[in-house]
Amino acid sequence: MSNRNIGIKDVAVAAGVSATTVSHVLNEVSYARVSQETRNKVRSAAEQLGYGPNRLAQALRTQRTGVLGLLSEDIATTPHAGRIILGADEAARARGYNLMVINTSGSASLESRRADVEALLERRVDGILYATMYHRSVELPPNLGSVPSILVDSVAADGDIIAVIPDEAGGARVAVRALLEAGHTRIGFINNTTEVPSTRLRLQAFRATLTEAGLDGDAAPVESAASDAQGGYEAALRILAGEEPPTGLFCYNDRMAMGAYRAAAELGLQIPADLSVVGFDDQELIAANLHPGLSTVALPHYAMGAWATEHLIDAIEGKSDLPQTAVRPTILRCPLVCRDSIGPPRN
Amino acid sequence: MSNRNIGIKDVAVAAGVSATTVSHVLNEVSYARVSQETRNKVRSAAEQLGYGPNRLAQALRTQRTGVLGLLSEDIATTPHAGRIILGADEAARARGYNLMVINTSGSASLESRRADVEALLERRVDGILYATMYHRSVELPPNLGSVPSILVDSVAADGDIIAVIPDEAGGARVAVRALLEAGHTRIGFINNTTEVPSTRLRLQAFRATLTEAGLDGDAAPVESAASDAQGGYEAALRILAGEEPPTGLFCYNDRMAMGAYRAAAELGLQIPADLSVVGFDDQELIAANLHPGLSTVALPHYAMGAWATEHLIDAIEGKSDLPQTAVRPTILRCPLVCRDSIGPPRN
DNA sequence: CTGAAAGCGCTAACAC
DNA sequence: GTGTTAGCGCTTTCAG
Repeated sequence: MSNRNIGIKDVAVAAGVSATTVSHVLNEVSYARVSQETRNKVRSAAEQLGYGPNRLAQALRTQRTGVLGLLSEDIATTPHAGRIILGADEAARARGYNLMVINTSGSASLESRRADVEALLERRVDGILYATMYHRSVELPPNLGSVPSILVDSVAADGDIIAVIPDEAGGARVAVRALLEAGHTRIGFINNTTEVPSTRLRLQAFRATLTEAGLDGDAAPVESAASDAQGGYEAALRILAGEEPPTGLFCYNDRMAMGAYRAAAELGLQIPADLSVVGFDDQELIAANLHPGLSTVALPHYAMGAWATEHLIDAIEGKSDLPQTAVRPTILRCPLVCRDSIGPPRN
Repeated sequence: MSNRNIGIKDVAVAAGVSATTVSHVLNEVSYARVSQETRNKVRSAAEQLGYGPNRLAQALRTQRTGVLGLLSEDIATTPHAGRIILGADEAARARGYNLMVINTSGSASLESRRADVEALLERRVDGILYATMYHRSVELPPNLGSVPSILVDSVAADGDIIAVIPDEAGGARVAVRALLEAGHTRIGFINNTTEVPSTRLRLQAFRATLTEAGLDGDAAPVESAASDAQGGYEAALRILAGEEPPTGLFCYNDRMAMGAYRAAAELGLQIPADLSVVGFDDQELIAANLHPGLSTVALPHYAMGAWATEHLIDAIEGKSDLPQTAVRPTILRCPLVCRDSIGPPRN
């Protein structure tokens, strides 16, 4: 158990060497030539005393804190933040970094978000991750630029800060293909009504995938509503009302899929026997607890957090150029998580 | 926008005073007597140059970082972590502190968790919050003791570290009372099977509340199963199978309640007309998206995070004695969140 | 009312 | 091979 009162000096005294030597040995400084014997003495003295480095003092001296700031919007509203933090934390720690987390409100003024960044800068973080809880475009506080920064799950409204986002179109394709491969030819899409990238991108990919499969993508039924269970329920009722209703349903998200389940139940439709359903988001709380389990496309929050952290550290350590990568946001795969809501269409 | 290259010295030069005076003015040191005129000069010079303090250097000098370590178990598995972090972050920032967050695995070895604490200690955090994702007893890494610490949502297996936990019994009472007040007299409980405090405490409170209301608490039907939707479904089918099935159902958590909804639907029971249901946890993703909305008891994660932070800072700043408060864990209220799953029993 | 000097714990030139 | 010295940016006696 490391003793907070032991410094490099105490170790030096105990080992009968100078502080410099202790520093050299403990940090395995490449150019330092210290005899093996001395090294052993130093190490065992450090061990004995329970020495732990004072990262603060190191940071002050080296101008490197080994701390990454994570500004996370609305950290408590979705389970997504947790996955981003986990991905970032694991990637950071693998390289000796730690995370300083600050919650910020997506709806907060630019000024208040500027102050959040400021707090991080005063702590002399080596870089900043700015994470949003859904894929969108953000207006960034100007002081974000004073240190290497990466956007997670969003792109900058202006300018060219490096960013990592989910492959919305790819995710939608995977979802629709799963339905196609199960044999469905009448496939509908229940979409969100709000103006966010995913609304448009998923719809486009939905139609394109059908068309590529030889179906009429443009004619495929689409119903939009609020992106919760109630909206999904209403949209599903509408889309299933026709003469030849779809046998496969792609839903904008898992909450809407949850509503679609209810609509199906009311209409006497069994899932997946009479109706196959695919969701989006992989909100496990919903997807795994619906009956039957909802097959859905996962958003790569963990991967985005890890990717951003990896690359941020590379930039900090001069292993890569941030601007270079910044031209286009990096797009991460959205894999399909198979549960039990997809089956072949009836006859 | 604060300039990272400006130090107290630069401000001093610009204002034509010494660094000491700048420090005195900017920190509003009580015993410092500086003329108003000088103060103004200093402040405007600081403003002009975009000076921001180097918290690292301050910390090294004052032996106070103003950083709290938050060791959160399994941060990504539940949405609970987000609420704890939010509560902690807001409480911390209100007092000038920031959070360094590290994820740790609840199932990880004591040694690996000791290393997590060690990382925090090397950063010289002023105190540590150790948070678990469900109310339980934890074996703590011994080095946690080297700095003021508080447990969030758990109690120490041994020893007397201060802790804050939810009022499980109170929450259960509130839930059962809601059913009672709606007029139900046949009330059942769907419980979890695992050996955690909440399993026992909620059951006890369930029976006690019924008995206090003049019913036979000991005879009230209880069925246990795995704490997910499938378990809730099975337990609900069993509990509703009898001659005179309950008209009100208290469920161990929202996921089990979700299963109970399915069981009710299969049995042709309308909620709340034929069956009233109350959950526990207030997992909004489920509770708000079920139909009808699930009335449920909320766990005070935000409040626990805030409370712990408040008190940790008090202890750090010497405003209270941690040991003193440590005798018994502090218990925070679990309020009922009313939605639409409770109604009067039929006739 | 204001400033000079020392030092928090560490690292990096440079000297020996 | 190892030690001396200076200094990262700040606060805090202590003198004036």
